[in-house]
Amino acid sequence: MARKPTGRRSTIYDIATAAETSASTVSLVLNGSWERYRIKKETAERILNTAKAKGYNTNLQARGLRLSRSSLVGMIIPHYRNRFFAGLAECFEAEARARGLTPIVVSTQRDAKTERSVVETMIAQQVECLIIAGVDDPDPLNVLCERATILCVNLDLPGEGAASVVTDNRAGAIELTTRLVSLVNGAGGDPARIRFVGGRQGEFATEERVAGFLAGLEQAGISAPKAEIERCGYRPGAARQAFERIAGEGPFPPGVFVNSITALEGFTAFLGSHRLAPPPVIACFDWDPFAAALPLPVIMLRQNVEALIAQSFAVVDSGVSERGRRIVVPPTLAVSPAVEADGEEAPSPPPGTNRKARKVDRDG
Amino acid sequence: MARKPTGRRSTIYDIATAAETSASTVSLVLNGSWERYRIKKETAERILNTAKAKGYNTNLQARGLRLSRSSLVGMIIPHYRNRFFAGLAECFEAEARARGLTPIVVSTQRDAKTERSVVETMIAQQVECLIIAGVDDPDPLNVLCERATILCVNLDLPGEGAASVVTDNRAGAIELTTRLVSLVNGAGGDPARIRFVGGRQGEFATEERVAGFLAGLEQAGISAPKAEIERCGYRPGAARQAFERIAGEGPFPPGVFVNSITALEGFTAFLGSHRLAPPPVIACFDWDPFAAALPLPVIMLRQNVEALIAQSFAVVDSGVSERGRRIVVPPTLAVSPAVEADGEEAPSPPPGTNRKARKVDRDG
DNA sequence: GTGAAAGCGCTAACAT
DNA sequence: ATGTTAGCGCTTTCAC
Repeated sequence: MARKPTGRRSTIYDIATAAETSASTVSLVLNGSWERYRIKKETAERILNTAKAKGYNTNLQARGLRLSRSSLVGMIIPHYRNRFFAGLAECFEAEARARGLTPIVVSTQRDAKTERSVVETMIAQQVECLIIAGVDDPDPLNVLCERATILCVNLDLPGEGAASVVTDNRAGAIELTTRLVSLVNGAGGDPARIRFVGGRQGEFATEERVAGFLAGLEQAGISAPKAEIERCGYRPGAARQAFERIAGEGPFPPGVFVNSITALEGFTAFLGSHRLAPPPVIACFDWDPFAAALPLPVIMLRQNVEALIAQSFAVVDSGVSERGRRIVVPPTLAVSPAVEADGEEAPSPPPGTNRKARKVDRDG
Repeated sequence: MARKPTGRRSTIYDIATAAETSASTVSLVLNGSWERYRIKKETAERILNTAKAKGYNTNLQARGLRLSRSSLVGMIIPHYRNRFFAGLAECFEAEARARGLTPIVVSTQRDAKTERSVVETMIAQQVECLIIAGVDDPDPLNVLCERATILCVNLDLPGEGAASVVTDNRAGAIELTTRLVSLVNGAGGDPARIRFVGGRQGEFATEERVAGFLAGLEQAGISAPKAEIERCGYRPGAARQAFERIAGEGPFPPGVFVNSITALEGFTAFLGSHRLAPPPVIACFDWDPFAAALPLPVIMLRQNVEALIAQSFAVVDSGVSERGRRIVVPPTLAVSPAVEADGEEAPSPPPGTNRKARKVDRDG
């Protein structure tokens, strides 16, 4: 069959002509299965050479069409603007590449319409699986995937339409609260005055963390009224106002449980106009290197993005995503220099945690 | 032609059978060109309905193969861990979606081998164009794209193998330096003692900013010796050490030009162990909301990610990416509350800047 | 107005 | 040991 080259990209037919052999032989050789098909080493080398010379590059759309396997894997996340989601994206990509798959990550800005249309596009592009991260209501997306018979996993915010991988928000919050109480005690403050600021009313992660916070206080022999919980949302400005309000109520609390990095950002803004001496102890359920470097006593809980992604791929690999199944991953503690200087011991690793040492090459 | 359904996804043939018509008619209708082909409204509606009922979803791999147009557009970036690259990724996605294209963003961790293999994979996936952001040496990648006849644009770090879109580092640094000098003067400090910290020796952006810094000082009637420039790299720890060194040399400088957010992170870490009163004025060529909220006098230069992406798409749209062409985009100034409180006026918008008001929905 | 047919680049079963 | 062939799902020209 005579084919004239479209544009300039060479196909296996071009290679076949140039190497004086057939397209199927070229295909076999290029896919490494030429040994199995006992193709002469000489022929194989000739093909490999001309392919290299012509700068041949497989057309994965054609291969995908033929094999009904695109080698595309998708993930949606709300955005890249904090370390948690940025980390999820990078880990997902690394894991996908390690498997010879092409990762497609798309941010959806927490907009349900965008989420839906992005998922539809990904399905149309024939992704082999989809990880749905940080979506408030993943159910309709899970339905979309199911109808297209593609496996999906909910990450961070769970849903009932597929398996979900989530951080152990409650246990993490208990641990964080316990340490916060102990630091406040150590500084001579009254732990009963500790406050909780940040997060969204009714949101899974927030409510779990509130529950953990209250449980942690109770374990320390402190009972706190619900009124003390300030679920002011995720905007820094709102958090700042919450802190202003708290400051207006009397002496500032000796410790605060800050839910999310944006709420902590609100706290630093608040600090700009209020000189607090001594500064309160901050426990933040979230992590950011800039915040961690602050000259403030702050302990942070960092979600284990590597484990979260590994577990998500494990579900996909297993071939089934049982509706409603929950896989829980513990977060890990990070302590600021300001706390370490105060004599806080290094945190002991939570049992069963994946503690791969990861050299993070920080750059601009 | 009889076809048995693979898996469960319906094809135009399934729709055709169910709607008692032919695959070509279904295709015409589904692509909206049925008016042009004067297909009966009744037929069209019947097809549309059965397509919806069957949850039909176009196979874009097949369409791409047929049309030699994948509707995929690619971008590579070093990582998502700062606001600049995160912003680039999000803008690129938004712009791509607005054009009905599927964005593929992949992070390459500043590793030349990864960069190369990711670009090869993207070419194999038939991306229609590629934006290469933050790559030290884009030349070999430009060659790869050229051989595959796909348009590419270098972003942030320029190269000679294609057109490049870059921030106006030099003019930005001059502006930043001028303001820094004026703030230092206003605080009664000696501007001749201002220092430059951060960045990588020989890197395009760093050298441009150093040149702008020196030019800015000169314009203010100050001549600074080259020895004062501390290109300590992008790791926060190295920056911190640089600050320790500077502190050891005598009274701390009244102002510092900090190149990159990681260097600023090093500065905050340094601040934890050194009480400086009054604090030095900080001018940072980079932007981060957390840093901007710090109770410190800091002015920041934010790269205009929207304009950078818009210009990159403009090159792609034009159909040619002239080797070596440079398109320059001015950055914009951001001033911390601590500076505003000191009576600093609001920055005037640089002329010709794309100043779309963008409501940034910050969340966790 | 609608259908038949060819072919995008690739793979794999089946011939030779 | 290698070539022939039949599609994967889609678009579009041409025929009826």
